[in-house]
Amino acid sequence: MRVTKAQAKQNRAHIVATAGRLFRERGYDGVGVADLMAAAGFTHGGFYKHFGSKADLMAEVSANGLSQTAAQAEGRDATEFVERYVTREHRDGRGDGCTIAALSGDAARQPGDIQKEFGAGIENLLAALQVASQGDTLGDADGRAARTTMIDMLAHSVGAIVLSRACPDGSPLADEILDVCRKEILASLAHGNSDQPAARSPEA
Amino acid sequence: MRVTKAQAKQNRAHIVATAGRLFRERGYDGVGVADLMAAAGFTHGGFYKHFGSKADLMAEVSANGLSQTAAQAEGRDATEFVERYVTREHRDGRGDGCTIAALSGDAARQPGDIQKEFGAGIENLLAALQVASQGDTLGDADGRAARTTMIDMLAHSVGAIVLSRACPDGSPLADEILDVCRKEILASLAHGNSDQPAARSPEA
DNA sequence: TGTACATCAGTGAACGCGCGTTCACTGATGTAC
DNA sequence: TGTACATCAGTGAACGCGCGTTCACTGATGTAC
Repeated sequence: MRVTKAQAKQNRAHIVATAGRLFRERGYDGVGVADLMAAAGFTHGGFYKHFGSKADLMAEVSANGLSQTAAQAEGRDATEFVERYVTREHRDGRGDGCTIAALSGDAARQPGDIQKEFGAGIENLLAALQVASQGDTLGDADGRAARTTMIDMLAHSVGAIVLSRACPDGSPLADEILDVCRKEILASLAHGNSDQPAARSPEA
Repeated sequence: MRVTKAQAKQNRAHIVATAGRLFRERGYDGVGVADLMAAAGFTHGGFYKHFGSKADLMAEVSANGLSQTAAQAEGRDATEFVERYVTREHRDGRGDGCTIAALSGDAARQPGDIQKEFGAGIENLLAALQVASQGDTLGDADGRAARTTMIDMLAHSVGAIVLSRACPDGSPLADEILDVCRKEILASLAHGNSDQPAARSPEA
């Protein structure tokens, strides 16, 4: 039952994509090797022809999911990002949503290689957002103000999704969190990146 | 080896406290019944003399941890809360830290009873923060503006901790996220709860 | 206040089960001539 | 372009292991008289 090299490569990519969706939905520990291979349409034994271990796959899937989020942010400024990110659709669509929002809690307990992927993925996302939003910060030569704005906006948006998801499905509080935060984040972007526009020196 | 009723009650509370710390550190799935009983100083068999199942314990521990966070917030206004919450000490002390920041990601994938505990726990925390901060919002009869401020501040703070924890231990980015967010959250609290002070009608 | 018995918190072996991983095997693909 | 053989993606049974849970047992506590 050998398969074309091109087909094998495609199958591998399909396994990675399927694992990404399942990990985001159920967490790293919530998906077994047999589960995800079956979801991808294979039997479990073939897994180790593609990956050294489940841990290896977890790192690769994390990197893949994070780069997807960064790619989707390209060309969107911060306001557009928030308008798509802090929504019921994103909250309720874990599998197709942001890897940071879905797996940051898990990543914090994983080995260092996964945390490195998250650190790099967050930096890439910040860079993409900064490029798309640079028109707003022309007065800032080194882009430090823009970076500060993006870090704050991202943490704020991730917090809104994470907090909303922890509430019961369909509860008023879950929706209220999203509505309040989206409005406040957008307001703070429109208002400027800080209420202390002259503050240039980073603390520490 | 029977034990005093008072001793048994105390042992039960000790198991709940130990499980809380371990769950916050390693996640619900990262701690086994045998693990946590051993950590509490018992053998695993006795677990079912106290709890119906691991799922039951998870719900009880969640409620317990959430009410601790709310209790710790009592008497502190939002600014004091943020100054203690968005810190390296909190980020690096998962076991003794906030259950929302440590387990929201896990809670989102757990059965409804745990999400109900989170919803109720978040409401209690918001109420405690609103009471302590009510001096700031005397102009608002029904406290809606204060509630909005607290929801936004909490999501923002949780997001900062969660995002920082996902980065490699000791990485500059992890600290930068915390420093940027703490400064911005405090600034937004000092500035007012929204840059649209006349906006009274909630969207939807 | 004593005595006899029932209760039950805690022990530690054992249970079935699902996990990550390994392995012998298959058979179409890729390669050497 | 054909032919013979090596390669290896995919299969499915099997592995050891740790999980949540159960159980017979212990012996001090709690209770009935």
